[in-house]
Amino acid sequence: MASSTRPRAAAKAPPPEGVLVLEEFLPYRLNVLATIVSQGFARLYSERFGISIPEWRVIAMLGQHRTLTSKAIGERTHMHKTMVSRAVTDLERHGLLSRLANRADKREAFLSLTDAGRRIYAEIVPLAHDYAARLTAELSDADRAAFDRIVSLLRERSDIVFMSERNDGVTG
Amino acid sequence: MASSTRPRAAAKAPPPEGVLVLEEFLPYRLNVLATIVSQGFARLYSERFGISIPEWRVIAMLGQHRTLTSKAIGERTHMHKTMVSRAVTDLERHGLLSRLANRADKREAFLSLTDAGRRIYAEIVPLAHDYAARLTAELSDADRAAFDRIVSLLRERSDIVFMSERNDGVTG
DNA sequence: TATTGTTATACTCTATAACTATA
DNA sequence: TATAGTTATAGAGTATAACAATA
Repeated sequence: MASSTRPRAAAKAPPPEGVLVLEEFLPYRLNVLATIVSQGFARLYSERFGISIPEWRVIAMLGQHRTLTSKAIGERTHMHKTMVSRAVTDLERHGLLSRLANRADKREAFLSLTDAGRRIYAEIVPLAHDYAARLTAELSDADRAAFDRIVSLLRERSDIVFMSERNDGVTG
Repeated sequence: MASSTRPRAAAKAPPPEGVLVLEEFLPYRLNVLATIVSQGFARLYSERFGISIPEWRVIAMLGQHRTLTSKAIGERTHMHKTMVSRAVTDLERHGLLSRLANRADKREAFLSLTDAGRRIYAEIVPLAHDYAARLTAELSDADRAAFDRIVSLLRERSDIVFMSERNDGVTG
């Protein structure tokens, strides 16, 4: 088929067989980018408001939805229930969150932000929008839309790939 | 310019002022995606070969470049020197890596994979290529190229945004 | 029996600080 | 004085298991 001298777009040469160029490997690239981006954002609120990433996620959920149970927060944020429990305890201790026992099912409680919690939320939200805007300032509208779409696709796809691995040993 | 009734692509309504939709927030989305993707890949090699993510990164670097110092590995992989040191020690203990002292500067050593290390590398590389291929199987070539380009852009941009924060308190 | 949530515990990755041995 | 690398230690974030209270 292709001769060994077929023209290439003068770009980079393909790596030799059996070699992986780590800097081009998707999981690695995503990991580095996500770490820098999310640590950069965490720095904006962690020192100023004394809250951790899990606490921020709980605040963000309750700012967005007003009232949720711990279980619902865990499901929506991919946080383990132990992390949610600890974050909720800490936020309550600092007066940013209040619990209201569900009288219809006393195992769970409805969580919501206190006034103090809402004030912090109201301060962080513009920081968040501004941070995302600065990060994507050099992207065209088309690029931004494409990136959102592709991240969503990869996110769905990663679940499928993840689960197909899980079943590798089971289907035999 | 635009009237308040300009047509919208029947997509989602914009969120109310002062609210952040966490599921649409870039740092959060990147974090969730990267965690799932890189854990999914780690699962492919960690149990089978008994190596951690930092160890894999060292192996990947030495598979790609044959010989590097610990410092060079740290710079290329964004790993802290303490992590590199520990990963190198473990890999050496398991016979996957060897050190050759630099006689011109005895503080450092040239690291390279042993035959056993190269065998593991040679087994993981196809797993890596296959994993990335499965993950991006549903993307068009154009999407794949766009995603690579945008990730690179965001990566550069994140350094700039990160550093501009660093200087916030200094320029006053 | 199953589910919500808590606590104890441990593991991974990361980071700081103090150190050594070189340069 | 500065640099390459090691070790001790601590801090996030995550996960497992055992448990209490409730359904």
